[in-house]
Amino acid sequence: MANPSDGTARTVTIRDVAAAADVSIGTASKALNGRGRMRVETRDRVLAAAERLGFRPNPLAQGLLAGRTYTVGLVTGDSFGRFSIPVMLGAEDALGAGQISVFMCDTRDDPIRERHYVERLLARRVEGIIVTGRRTEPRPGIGRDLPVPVVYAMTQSTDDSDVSIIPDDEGGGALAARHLMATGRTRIGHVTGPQRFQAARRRAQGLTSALSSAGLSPAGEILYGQWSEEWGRQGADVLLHATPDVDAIFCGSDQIARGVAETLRERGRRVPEDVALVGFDNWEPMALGCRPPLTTVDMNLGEIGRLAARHLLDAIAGQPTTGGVTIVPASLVLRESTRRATP
Amino acid sequence: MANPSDGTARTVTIRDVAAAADVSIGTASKALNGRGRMRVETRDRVLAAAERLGFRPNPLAQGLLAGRTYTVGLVTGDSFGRFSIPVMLGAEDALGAGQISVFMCDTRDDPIRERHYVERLLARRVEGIIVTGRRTEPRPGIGRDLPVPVVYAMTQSTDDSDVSIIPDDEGGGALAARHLMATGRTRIGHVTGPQRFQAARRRAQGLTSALSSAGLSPAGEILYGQWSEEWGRQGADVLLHATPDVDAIFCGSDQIARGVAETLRERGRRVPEDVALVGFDNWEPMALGCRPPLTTVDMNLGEIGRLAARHLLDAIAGQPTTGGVTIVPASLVLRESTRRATP
DNA sequence: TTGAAAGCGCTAACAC
DNA sequence: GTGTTAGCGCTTTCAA
Repeated sequence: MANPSDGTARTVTIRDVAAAADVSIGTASKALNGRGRMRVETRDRVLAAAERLGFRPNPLAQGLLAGRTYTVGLVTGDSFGRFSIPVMLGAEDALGAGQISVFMCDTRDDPIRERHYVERLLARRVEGIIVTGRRTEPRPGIGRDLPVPVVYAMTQSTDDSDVSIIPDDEGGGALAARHLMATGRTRIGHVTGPQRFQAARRRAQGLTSALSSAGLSPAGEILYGQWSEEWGRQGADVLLHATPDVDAIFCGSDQIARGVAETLRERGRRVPEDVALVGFDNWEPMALGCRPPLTTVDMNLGEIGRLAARHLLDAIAGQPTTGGVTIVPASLVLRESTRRATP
Repeated sequence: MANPSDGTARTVTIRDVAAAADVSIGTASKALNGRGRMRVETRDRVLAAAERLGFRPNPLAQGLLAGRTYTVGLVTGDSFGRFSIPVMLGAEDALGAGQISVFMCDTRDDPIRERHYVERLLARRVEGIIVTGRRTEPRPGIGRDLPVPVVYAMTQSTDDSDVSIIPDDEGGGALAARHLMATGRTRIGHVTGPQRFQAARRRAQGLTSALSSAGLSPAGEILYGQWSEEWGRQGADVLLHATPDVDAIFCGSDQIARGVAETLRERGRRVPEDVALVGFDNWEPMALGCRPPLTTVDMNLGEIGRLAARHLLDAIAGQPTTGGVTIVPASLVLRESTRRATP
């Protein structure tokens, strides 16, 4: 279709179309863009020629003239990992619909590379930049007074006037707590990641607040540790020793929850009959591989990406997107690990 | 830096630089590109002006003239999943070094979307396209007689004349087998994914060939099933019943291996003392979370991506990249699950 | 209704 | 050494 007959791959220009339709270049342009007035016959002749030759307008030339590139940059420090991918998909969704293409760059969490990529993107005249990360921890922005709008997704700039879209860690924790209480649990423990992570602290905070609204408090200490299965196994042991009558455990991640589930099984506690279990992330391979499959908090990462993209599009369109942090609500995915306890 | 004083974000053109340095546009261009001969003083004056104004050449204009865009497209059907990501990183690595930027597109495994994205990439005048996938299964190509070179990475076109870079599933299977034999195992079972997957069949084939070279054959039937932990648990049960004296199990994926490991533990078989275990994928969260941590085959996906990118760059540069399939060797990552059995 | 010409930002000949 | 010119592919006046 691109080059019907011969093997040479020369690109078809509007000049070729005009020649084939026996009109001037200007007329061909108008015909192709439906602009201006002209005889239907002429327009059809041009369109037919374009079709026949497989003409595609060169967006570089169009952009050069329009002063636009219809591209944005997507910078990630997460090596396109588990968190940034859904965000990217959401963003691509929203952007692709608007005919905007996305340049991807992976910084490997290296500020030098990041700087380098941002330069490159600006040189390419992207119309905006989305920055995603592995953590919601505030991080230095990618630069002040950049000539294009920037949105931080699933990460947050230390500069409050920047636009950041982050998940609702606290709300997610509360969601888990309320669900566990609704299934009749009252002695709810918490095993989570390192305390230095904002995400861990906020999830714990959400749990604690929701419990305290019901006149409860967490069972035992909140156990901060690592984001690993190994820690889940250890943490569960610690919890079972300190608070043997625990009847539910909320975990800071699905990986931790898997570790916890293993220890529970080995200690003879049935899930969910004896102890209910809630994870965080809804990382399906983990949550579904768990025994039993894991009820878990979903951060709606795709929505974060879509929202980030929409903010960016608005900013590009000149809308006065007000800076600041937007929090996307989390939701709960119900599975076997919290089936209601038989009364 | 971009726009020093005022708030307006007007882009600085070479015209501005020339004016500021009080030279003609042509001279400014030469100075900036180190082309032609000129007084050092003039060159410095231009460079200083460019620096001061924060001039960045507009690559659209440059490309328009050069007839190049310095971009390639990356089309994935894997939703940027576990397999395509490392491939993409590898590709980005090789391309980024050459100042080529990457447009990413996710087709969600939908041919319509794929067609659409390919059109869009071609319209954008990418200089080449890399197609990645979730499976190595041959798939219809993205189009014949495209005006730019195409390379399939981690997937394969049904058209043998296309360039495809795939992992060495068979070699990986053989690697696992030889390693198990080297640690003294002789009754080696195999639990893997659905037989309709080429990857599953090839891994099994690799195992079988390597064993037979040593005068051995697999312990029991080769158990084809699903790519899930659940199946790993079941498969291990089946295997233990049919072949109780099995002393090693090679699994078609790390997820399956985790399931197998669980069943083994529950049946009182120690890993690796009684039964050694090898997985496939080196998917770290899975392999490291396993008890014990899993020895597993790594497909070197990053290398697949790098190689794909290099093929593409060669093709773009006009090198007669010969079509056909390139197989990237796998390697073995040693962990606890195959520590040598004490003699 | 159509065509001619200017210009988007840049580079490469070729004059001066 | 430096400036002038033409032109990459396209859109958009403005004249015919």
